[in-house]
Amino acid sequence: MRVTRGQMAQNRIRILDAASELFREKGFDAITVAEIMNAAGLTHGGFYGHFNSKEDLVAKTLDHVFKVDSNASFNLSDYVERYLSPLHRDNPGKGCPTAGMVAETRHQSEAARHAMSDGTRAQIDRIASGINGEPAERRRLAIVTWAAMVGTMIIARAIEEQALSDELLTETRTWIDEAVGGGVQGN
Amino acid sequence: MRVTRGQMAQNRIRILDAASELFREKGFDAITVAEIMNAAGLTHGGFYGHFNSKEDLVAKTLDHVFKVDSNASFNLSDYVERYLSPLHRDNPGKGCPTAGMVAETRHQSEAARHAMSDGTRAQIDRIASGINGEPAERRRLAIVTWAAMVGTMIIARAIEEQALSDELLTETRTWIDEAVGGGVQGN
DNA sequence: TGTACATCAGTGAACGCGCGTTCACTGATGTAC
DNA sequence: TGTACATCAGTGAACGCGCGTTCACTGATGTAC
Repeated sequence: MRVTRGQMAQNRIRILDAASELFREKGFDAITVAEIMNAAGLTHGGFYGHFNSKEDLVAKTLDHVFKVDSNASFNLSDYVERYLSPLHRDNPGKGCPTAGMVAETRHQSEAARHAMSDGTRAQIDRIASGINGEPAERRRLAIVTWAAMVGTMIIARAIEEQALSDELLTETRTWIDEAVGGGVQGN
Repeated sequence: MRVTRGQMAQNRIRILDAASELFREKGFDAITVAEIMNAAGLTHGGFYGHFNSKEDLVAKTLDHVFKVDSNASFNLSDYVERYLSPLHRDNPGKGCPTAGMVAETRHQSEAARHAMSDGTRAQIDRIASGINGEPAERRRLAIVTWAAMVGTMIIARAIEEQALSDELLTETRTWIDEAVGGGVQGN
């Protein structure tokens, strides 16, 4: 059942997309190589024609997801509003790769942690570009904003009490609006 | 080899303490029941005399660690300084249970997520108690501060590039000093 | 363009290992008298 | 207080299952002429 070169390249991307969603949703450990391959419409045996190991896939998936992510156009206010929403909290598989995978990345390979470094740096730059002021101030506020967004989302997803979870989203969003609202560019 | 009732109660606590440290350090999935029992000075077979399952242990460990945690006296500035330090970043096993375990808690039992709710609420109240101002403002600032601390620590631990990791710690700390410094009580 | 053959992407059974969990057993503790 | 027996905390071998990974095979693709 050999397949066209173009088809093979496409299959590789389908594997990465499937892995990306499943890893965000359930975590690296809970998701099986076979589950990823099935989600990509293939069988598990073919996996090792594309990747050296599951560990390798994790690193490649992080590279892939941050690459895709960096193409989107960016408006800070809109982004924060969508980010700190119950919809995003309740759909981690289609949501922010950082919120879904950072914590687990600590236990992954150097290549995976390197990809996370790149993703983090790019995201801080992107947020800083949406803020006015002195460069150092913009960068600091971007770091705190990003850390608060990610921290809020991770905590909001982990706790059982919905009222508290909702409150975290709302309060962090309100704070960012105030802290950064005056300095937002482009709208 | 039956053991004194007091000894058994003490063994249970040793299991919880060992689990608490190992889970924070390596995560729930990567740590084995046998590893926990060995760390507590016991053999794996005895585990089920203390807990119903590994899942049960996870929930009980979260209860336990937040109970222990709530006893410490509290000064916000000192706490933030210790929290956002390389020492804390590099020693998750002895560090903040939230930073070490929140993200994985999302995939755990309802009991575990309930314990995380309680820990989160207590922590927000504790931080709010260290801030001056209107109650609603204090609470909002406490939420953002806590989210930023946890988010910063989780990201700082996950990324490979040390300079960026260090920068995240420093910038978040500087920001908290400024945002909350004027409102700190008790020193 | 057509043909013959080599290549190799994908398949699915099988392997080996590690982990959570069970269970028969041991011997010290706790209790009844 | 002392004795006899029942209890049961802890031990370690064993079980069963699932997962990452391997491998012989298949049949369509790609290439050489």
